[in-house]
Amino acid sequence: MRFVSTYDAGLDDKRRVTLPADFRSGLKAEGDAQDHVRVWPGDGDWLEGADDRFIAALSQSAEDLAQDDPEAAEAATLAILGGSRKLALDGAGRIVLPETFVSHAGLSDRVSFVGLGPYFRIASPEVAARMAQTARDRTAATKAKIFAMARRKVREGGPE
Amino acid sequence: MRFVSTYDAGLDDKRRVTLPADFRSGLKAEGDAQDHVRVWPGDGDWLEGADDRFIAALSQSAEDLAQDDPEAAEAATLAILGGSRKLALDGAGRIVLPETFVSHAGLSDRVSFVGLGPYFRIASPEVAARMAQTARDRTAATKAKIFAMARRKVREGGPE
DNA sequence: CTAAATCCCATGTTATCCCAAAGATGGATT
DNA sequence: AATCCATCTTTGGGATAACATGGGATTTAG
Repeated sequence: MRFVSTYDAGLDDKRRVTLPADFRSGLKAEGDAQDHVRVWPGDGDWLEGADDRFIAALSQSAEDLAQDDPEAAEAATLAILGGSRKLALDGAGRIVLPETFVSHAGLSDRVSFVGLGPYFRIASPEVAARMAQTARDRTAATKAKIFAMARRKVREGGPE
Repeated sequence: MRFVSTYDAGLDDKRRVTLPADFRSGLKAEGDAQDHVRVWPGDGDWLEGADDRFIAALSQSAEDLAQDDPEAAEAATLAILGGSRKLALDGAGRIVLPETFVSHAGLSDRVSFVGLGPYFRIASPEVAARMAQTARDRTAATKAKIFAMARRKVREGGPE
């Protein structure tokens, strides 16, 4: 699992942010190019990011979907691939966020990185906290069920 | 079963706690990576922890449950992965708790590990005692039933 | 020529690793 | 049954490395 947990980092007046070390080693772990990440604007006031591999998987999934719904697939492809940018990591593991991204996500001097497995989100700490709360609320009802299922899975010799 | 019973341990000013030896061998027993654990904040003033396998089972269960609802699946992933952290064990079997975790659980110089089978809880001794009491109160009736079932299972040659 | 982006190095802080000693545990011996 | 011994566990501290962050210097584009 590549990107896990939430980390905070500073955003300086050059719009530089350090990618959490844990995320950087997540890139390296896949044998992929580790000198850059792909970042694109999310559906709300946040950004999303991933490595090349996930982008490739995304565009492939879009093609799969295109057989059923060509127009929607094209729009999605445009939004993801067209809107994404390749951001290089400097020697200290930082990326520079384009100004349009900063304003899209409403970022100021601090940002949160939220790991979601194969990709991650970048948001202001406030938005990140709000997302986490919303997610918790939404999952609360099914949480006991999820735990019960996981127990069973593990007992039966689950994943891996 | 991996994590059973309750253990106390000290939390030093570097925020290090020794994982109970019993829990460590629980990790090892599953052939899983035993050099780290996953820890996340609980719904109350405690933390929860498990190995990679259980986390994977959790996020997989969440996705299974929300197959027809991608947004719910994403929310569940965020709730599970977004808050959890991979904590490495040092040579002496200790982990370092992030400051946010310590304050979430209201920990000071001593903590209790409470085994719950495939995962466990970390809380202050006071909170742990309170949890135990609450659990006893709530399950007094159910407990007798569980004991009866367990007696039957053992008689018929149950687990181990 | 100006402004912005990129690269490079310096620093304080934090985390990680390593070693050593104190304590607990279980078994064997007397 | 009591004592001793060996081993494992926990705890503490210090050295080392890694990380996040800031500020300049150089290059590139408009």
